[in-house]
Amino acid sequence: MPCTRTQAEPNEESHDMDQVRVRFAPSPTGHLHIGGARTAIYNWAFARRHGGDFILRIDDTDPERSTDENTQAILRAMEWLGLDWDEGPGAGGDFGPYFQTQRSELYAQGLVTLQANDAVYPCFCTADELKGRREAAREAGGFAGYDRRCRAIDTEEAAARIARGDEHVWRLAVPLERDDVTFVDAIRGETAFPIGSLDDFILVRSDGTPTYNFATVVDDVAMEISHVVRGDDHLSNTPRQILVFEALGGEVPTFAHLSMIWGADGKRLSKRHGATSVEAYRDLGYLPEAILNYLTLLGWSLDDKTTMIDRDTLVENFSFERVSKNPAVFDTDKLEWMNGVYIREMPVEEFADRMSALLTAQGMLTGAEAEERREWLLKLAPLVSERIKRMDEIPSMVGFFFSDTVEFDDKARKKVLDKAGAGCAMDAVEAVLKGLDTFETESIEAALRDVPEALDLKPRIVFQAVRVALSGSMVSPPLFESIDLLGKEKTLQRLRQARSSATD
RNA sequence: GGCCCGUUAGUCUAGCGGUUGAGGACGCCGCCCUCUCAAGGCGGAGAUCACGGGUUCGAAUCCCGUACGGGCUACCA
Repeated sequence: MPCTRTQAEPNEESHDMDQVRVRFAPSPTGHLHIGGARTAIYNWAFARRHGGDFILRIDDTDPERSTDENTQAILRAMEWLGLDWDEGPGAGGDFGPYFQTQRSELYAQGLVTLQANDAVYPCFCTADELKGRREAAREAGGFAGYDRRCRAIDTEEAAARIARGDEHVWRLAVPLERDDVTFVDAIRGETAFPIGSLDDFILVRSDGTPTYNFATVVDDVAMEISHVVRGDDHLSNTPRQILVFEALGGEVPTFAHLSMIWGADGKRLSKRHGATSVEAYRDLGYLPEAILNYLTLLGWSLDDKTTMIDRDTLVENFSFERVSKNPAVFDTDKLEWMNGVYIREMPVEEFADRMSALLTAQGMLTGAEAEERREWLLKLAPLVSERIKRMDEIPSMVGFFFSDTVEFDDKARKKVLDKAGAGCAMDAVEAVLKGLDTFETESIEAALRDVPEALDLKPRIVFQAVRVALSGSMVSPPLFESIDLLGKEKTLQRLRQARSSATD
């Protein structure tokens, strides 16, 4: 006899995979958050994997904090990450509008449906009363949700009070006789909530606007969402929402709850942890490919080895089965390393373009110069790309090529220019370079290699002195290449200039 | 308080009952390369698989409990 399966397995097949429709529904009360971005990536990847639709819906029901500027920023960040949506702002679609503030009619209709189904009742309790009773209940131990007092008011009286203009909200009448609410989460497996632990929560506020748990379900039904993929801060909301789905007569989608992303201190990622928005990382010089790669693998794995993964491989392989259940700490060090890998892999032409754009934006180069010096920039590009982890490191690394004067940092002056032999080294190097006819990396190197021995100095002493003379710093791109790129005239001039403040 | 979720090295993870004296990656340490810094190569330290019971010939893997962390319990989302 085959063994009996006692517990349901996480199962993505409970809905027809040909009709996958998922949505990412950010609230435009801020920019696209790192955690939100990961949720968006998983939604997107799942839709693409199954040839489904990826819908972007803007949950702008909080009028106080929602702004159009935030909405635009979120759209920009999504595009920057390469997460294209099939329906939503700018994309259209048959299930719009895609802003919740434009869907109030749907919510009103939803309420009518629930009223017709006897699934809701008006509640006239005031916030103060509720607070008092809630606290008392909690102190007594046990259930501390709404005590369902207004559920006892008969329909006629309720209607009279409403007609009279009494302020009221609409609450869901939780079917007390129902079995426990269970569902198979695609990531966590079977999850059960005792029906008695669910209170008659508010669906419609006294001002007539829907609460999150109501609006979301109305929209998910109307938009025919097949899979709800979201953060696990919504796991406890799920049984409530399932009740609303049922009351509405809608089909309950499959749920997949992602764990949270934490800061290094094990607390929920927030402003205190530094940059938390996707655009902030963009401005810090991170590449979209790196962010996508890092976030993809922060909570999902392809196998036991893969750390570098591209968009296509993600789409070909994504599944909820391999999404991890536990929270993940956002590790900036690893992201930075990964960004460096992508920078190094970038074709030189592309890197040169991005570098030009950056330098132009910084005012170190004009657009015209960038074009004229294209060849020169192409030579510089690989020297820089190999040494940085973030694009924003570029200006400080190559600044000395573009300035007229060299600023020596204190450490370089003390540890190099003031060292015995530095002056002689510069004299000798100047003399050798002055006599060079072909001023190219190879010839420069060939000529300078002999200098240390001739002066009976260590190579390090000689070359560091030159480096500081040219760049002002103890760290720079490779010396011979830098001399080549700087050009003969500037090189000689800087050597002479540095010579005056050096020790013999 | 109640309900729910989670727990493999500092971090992200692999592992879905025996081939694991727990694999990979970041970070860390050392060596090599070397004009600096990187990059690269090689090597190393680091995990009593939260803890305690059980099931089993055998458990990181299944079950129960405890601890710790998190979420929900709002006329926020």
